[in-house]
Amino acid sequence: MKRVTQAEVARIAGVSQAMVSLVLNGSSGVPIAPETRARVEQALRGTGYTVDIMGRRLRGKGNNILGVFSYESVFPADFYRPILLGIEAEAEAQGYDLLLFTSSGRRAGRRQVYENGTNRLGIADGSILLGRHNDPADLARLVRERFPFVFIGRRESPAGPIDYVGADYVEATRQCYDWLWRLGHRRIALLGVAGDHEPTVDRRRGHELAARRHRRTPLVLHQEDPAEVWHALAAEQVTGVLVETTAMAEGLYAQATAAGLSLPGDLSLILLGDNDPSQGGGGSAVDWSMFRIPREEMGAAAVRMLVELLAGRSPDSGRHVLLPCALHEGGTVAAPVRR
Amino acid sequence: MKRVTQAEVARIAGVSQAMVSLVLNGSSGVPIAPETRARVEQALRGTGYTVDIMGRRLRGKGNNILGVFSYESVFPADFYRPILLGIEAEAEAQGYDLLLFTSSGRRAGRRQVYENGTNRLGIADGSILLGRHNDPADLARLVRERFPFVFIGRRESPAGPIDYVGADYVEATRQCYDWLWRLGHRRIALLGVAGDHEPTVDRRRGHELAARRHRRTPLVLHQEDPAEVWHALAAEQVTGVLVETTAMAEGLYAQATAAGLSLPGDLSLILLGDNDPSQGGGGSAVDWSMFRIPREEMGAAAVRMLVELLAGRSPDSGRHVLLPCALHEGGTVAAPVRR
DNA sequence: CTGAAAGCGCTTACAG
DNA sequence: CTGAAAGCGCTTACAG
Repeated sequence: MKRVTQAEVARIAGVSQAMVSLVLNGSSGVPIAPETRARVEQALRGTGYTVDIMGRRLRGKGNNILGVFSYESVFPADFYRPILLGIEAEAEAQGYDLLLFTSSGRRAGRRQVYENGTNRLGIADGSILLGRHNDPADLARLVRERFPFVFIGRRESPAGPIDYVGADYVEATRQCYDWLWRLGHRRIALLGVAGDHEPTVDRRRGHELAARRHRRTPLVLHQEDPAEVWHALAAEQVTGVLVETTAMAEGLYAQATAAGLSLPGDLSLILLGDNDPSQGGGGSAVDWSMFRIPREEMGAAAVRMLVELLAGRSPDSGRHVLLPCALHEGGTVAAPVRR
Repeated sequence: MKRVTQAEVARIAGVSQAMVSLVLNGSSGVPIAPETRARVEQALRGTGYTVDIMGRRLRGKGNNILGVFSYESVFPADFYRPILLGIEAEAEAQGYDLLLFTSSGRRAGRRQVYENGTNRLGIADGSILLGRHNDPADLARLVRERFPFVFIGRRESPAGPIDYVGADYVEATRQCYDWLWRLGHRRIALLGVAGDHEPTVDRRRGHELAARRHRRTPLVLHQEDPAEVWHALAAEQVTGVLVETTAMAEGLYAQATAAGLSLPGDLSLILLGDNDPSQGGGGSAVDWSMFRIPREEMGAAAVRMLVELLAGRSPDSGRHVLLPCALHEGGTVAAPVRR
């Protein structure tokens, strides 16, 4: 399974190895005798030569490969599929191949960019990173090494600015609050997960901004137990609730049904993003009122940003793009009941 | 964008570049003075050095990259997703990265392996190919060049044997015929597409083998128009039909409904494989009796075959694996009506 | 125990 | 128009 090298081709064509490289890379402005070119091309075809990207890249040239690294497996979840679709389409349009880093060293069951101190992403010209669970140390190191990459989803790192393409959760959440407000809701709560992951923080921030604008104190619930949530909402006389995850929405729905109440008759509910992997595969039976995350566009935009980065067309680093989320009417929102 | 090199580290530590490499790769059996090692390690930490994978890989052979080439876009269709899932999982298990050839030169809207006469797949150690529409010339050339690859789906080439992992359509179709036979059907037909694509040929062959074993003349229909098909089945007094594509099955179903007849009351129907991209996304409303194509296992098996091929553990080429398809009971099969 | 050197495959000035 | 040479960052025998 010996690899054919330029030297081998050169020997066959009766020219120097450098000549083969010249023929391959053509447009260096150097004129080549047609007769020589023909001989080389024939040898090229005859041997089935292909460049060794390692050699080429070592020399300092790109290989038109974009890496795709994710902290989780990308194929199973419906969550990632639209993103990959966007990435693939745009990569094809831009003439890049895609290298999926599937082997990258796992530590404690999670993938790592760095394996024994080496950055595996270096094979590609640059990389797109995604995955909700990332490793801050990994990111910090990538930033320090100035490796060109773009994150899908807003990400901050103390090590420096990170280029990313995200969805504007702040604005989308704000719009959802306003939506409820317009319908007459005055007791609105956010039901979200704990922690300080960016997507969570953004939803909290959107909720807070909207609440303050309407001169309300933001009401945020973190309870995991649907029954507890239910009681808390009742205690606060909440009529409209913004819910971060599909699982939470479903728990609430079940509680309502058990209590003999209905959505949106007794409670309006807006899901903050079609953020659950089970969605799209025909998961939930409920037609949630919600906003949609523009996954495909995010993938495509990330590729474009990365390509620009590689071309050196973007002077400063720290480029951020936040794409808007479209509201989906759904069937879990209505005017509040008069009590 | 300046990268720290071993030479740089060596300069700082006051040793030779080779010494740095030795410290990094430790276990070469070469003893190193503790004091020297300490100095190097300090310089290593101080600079934040990481190995350049290009240099390292260039020294050895192979880059632990498996290519994945498909003649169509792979992400959108549900048809490919399980295959990719299997490929990804197995590649991860085997410690390989995946290179998706998305940029590969299009000709007449279809992807090509060869671009200006060079095999783009050569970047990877070996490749997995998939896609229903392939280019025979591409394949022949790959075989001639002895490029290591494995096809997903049975493929034959006049240029020589092709390694593949497929599904055993012959056997599965045979079992479907026998299934109908056991229920009492004696007039059984195959409704398939024209052409000599391997999957089609295999279904025809399975049907023929089963028919001959039961001493029946195989009855094969190719009509595209559902109405025509319907008439042909009636004319031949067919009570059980094996159908190659979901579209055909749906056409037939519509015809039956229009004629006031029902499946499986008046006609038993078995779909030969969940072969339609729309399946799985909640496409068809009918619960077809059919066999299932083991896509995920095919992907994983292909990776294993390719890795073995690369390791030189498989002496002869022309390895074939045909995985069994599981029958799905469904609701479109019953004993024939007595006339 | 450590350094100097070769060479992996490639691109690109630099001489002819 | 073409060849010889340098050098990208690394590992690994080979001398000291």
